[in-house]
Amino acid sequence: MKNKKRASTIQDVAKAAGVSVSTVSRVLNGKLDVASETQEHILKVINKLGYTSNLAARSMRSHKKNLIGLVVPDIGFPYSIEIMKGVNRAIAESKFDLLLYTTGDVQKNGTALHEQHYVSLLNNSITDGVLIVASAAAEFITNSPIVAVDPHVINPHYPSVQGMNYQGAQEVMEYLIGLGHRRIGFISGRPEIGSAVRRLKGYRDSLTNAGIEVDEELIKPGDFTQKNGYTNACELLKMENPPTAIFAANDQSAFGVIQAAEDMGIRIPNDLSVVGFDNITEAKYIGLTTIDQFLEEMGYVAMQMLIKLINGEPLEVEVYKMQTKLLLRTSCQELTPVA
Amino acid sequence: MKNKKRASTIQDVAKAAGVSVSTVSRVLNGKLDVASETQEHILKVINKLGYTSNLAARSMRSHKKNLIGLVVPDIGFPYSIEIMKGVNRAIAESKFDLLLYTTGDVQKNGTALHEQHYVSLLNNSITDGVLIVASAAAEFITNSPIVAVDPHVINPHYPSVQGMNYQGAQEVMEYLIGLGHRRIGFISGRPEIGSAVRRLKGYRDSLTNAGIEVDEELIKPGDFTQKNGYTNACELLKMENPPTAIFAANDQSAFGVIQAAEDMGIRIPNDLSVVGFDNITEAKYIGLTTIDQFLEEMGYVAMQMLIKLINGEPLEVEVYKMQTKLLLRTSCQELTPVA
DNA sequence: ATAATTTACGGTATCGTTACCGGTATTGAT
DNA sequence: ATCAATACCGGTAACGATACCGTAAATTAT
Repeated sequence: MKNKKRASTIQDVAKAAGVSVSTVSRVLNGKLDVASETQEHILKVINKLGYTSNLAARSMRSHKKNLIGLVVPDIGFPYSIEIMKGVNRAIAESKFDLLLYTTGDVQKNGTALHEQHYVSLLNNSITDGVLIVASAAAEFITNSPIVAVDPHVINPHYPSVQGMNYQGAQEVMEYLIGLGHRRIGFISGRPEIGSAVRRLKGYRDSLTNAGIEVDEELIKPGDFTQKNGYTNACELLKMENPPTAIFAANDQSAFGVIQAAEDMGIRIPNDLSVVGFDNITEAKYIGLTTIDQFLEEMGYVAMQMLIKLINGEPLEVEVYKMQTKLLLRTSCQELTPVA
Repeated sequence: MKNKKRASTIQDVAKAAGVSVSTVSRVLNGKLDVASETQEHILKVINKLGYTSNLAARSMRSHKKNLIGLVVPDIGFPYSIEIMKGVNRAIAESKFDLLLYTTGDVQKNGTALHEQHYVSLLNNSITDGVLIVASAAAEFITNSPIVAVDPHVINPHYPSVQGMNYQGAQEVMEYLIGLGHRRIGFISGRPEIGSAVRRLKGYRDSLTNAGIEVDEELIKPGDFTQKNGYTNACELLKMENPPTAIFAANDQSAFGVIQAAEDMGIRIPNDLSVVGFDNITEAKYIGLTTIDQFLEEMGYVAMQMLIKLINGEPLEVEVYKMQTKLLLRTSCQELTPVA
């Protein structure tokens, strides 16, 4: 079973068919100056040998590869999954195939440098273009087409699709303040992520605009995970003067908050209002009020932009801003004044 | 902006650093016979030029690439997502990176031939090994390591991780029959998919074993989608003598069933018991009784097997059978005898 | 001091494929 | 019958990187 029978090459095919490699290559690439009998014969041989062309060799020589690279920090994250669904849809409608690249561990490797490395890797080699998700990215983009979803910098020098994080956060805050909440906790995302920073700013500015002083005690550093949401919520809820509402920077953190409240016997929404951000699939079932930023659609639009870029077509907009929408569910309630 | 400045190559680096390409290559690959000053100098130049090595060229010449390919039919499917999570975890613990390949449209392209093509493509070129999910696969596997998750054939000639579909279905049926149900509808998966066939067989055999005649009217051809589950459920529930329980071949179909029942004013579990298969994330929130086949774990184990294979280590088992577990939730109820 | 080894690097063949150039047959026009 | 045009196909040079071999200089052993 350990026979190292190496895969057959175009040379093998040529030899077996009794023609030159050039001719086989022509058949492979659908060139028309090949006699139809020859073509049929070669195809038969290809099939018999189970030959498939070597992607590496082809990419090196030729320049169209019908392959698009997608770089995401972690495919396990609901955030990534939603975007991937949209990407997938756009790919299905196109002639391109998708090559997804991930480092597998966002905590360890997810640095700008690391991701930039992958982008170059794909770009310089086997793909026609790259879609990069939620990343500080690519200073050294040379020639190849690239589009970013939620880039960390707000004005990258390549096209991007961006969620309206600042406005979305403001929408949430206006809603909560409208319900009468004054002490509103905030669980942030990792500070090196652009969208997290913008959501935090939306939180702060909204408070200020409403004439409410920002209490730094109510702002917790987070990392977008449920576990972190849990521990931060515990701290917030154990305060002497605890918040009456918590705005988590993403849905997963919000799930942690809900879990914490449950464990501490705090009722939602009666004793505590909770809002998330992202509207991942699970949010619907939990009844979490959250901001829908249409992640699936973002992936879809971004991929369409990238394909245009690859085809040399002009882009309508360089920065596509995706609308957000506040989805009211059952995790919030008007603040009942203490009797 | 349209300057076609081509990416820098190892040649450019060599020239800029005033050394030969060999030396640069040595630095790139961490060979030790390079003077440390030379090395530092070259690294500096590499950094300045923003050079990254061309994956295609490297793969062609060298043979270790620290890259594993994953071929899934559709990344949008919850089934795929669960497996990918496990794959991701194993990858994170390893030195390998992941390259995911998908055709984007399982309906159109998901044929054995198509998938086989991709496997060869990856295998012959840029990856050290391939993990292939839910596929009729690869007749022409030549040399490279390959592991399959849920292969359509039950005895492939390469290692695999398989869910216990037959036993799982039997487990469900014994449970439903134990609850007193005699007319049990079945919504199948696509017949070309091995696991779907085995689940159907489990359904049939369980009925026979229990001395219940199989009513072909109660068996609906499905395709694993929620929409299909919906329409099939409507048909079943409109029958003159409708089933008192429906066993859907996967959770998504089951969701369709639940939706249909809701729309028809049929209460679950009072009037109808529903069971799914897979235990995807959403099932928990819906309260769907289902078979957990530990998809995440399957992906994890499969990837570990593949890595062993790549490293030339022996495998403990060629076919790893993953246990299933019936998760009782709130979508089933004992059949109350008609008064 | 000389030989033997090690260190550090350069030159070149090679991986599998396609682009390009060119060369035979075959066909058609006059 | 002669020549031009076409159809079909082969040979070879790249693509960018690494493996391998070889060699000058530096180091060590004898």
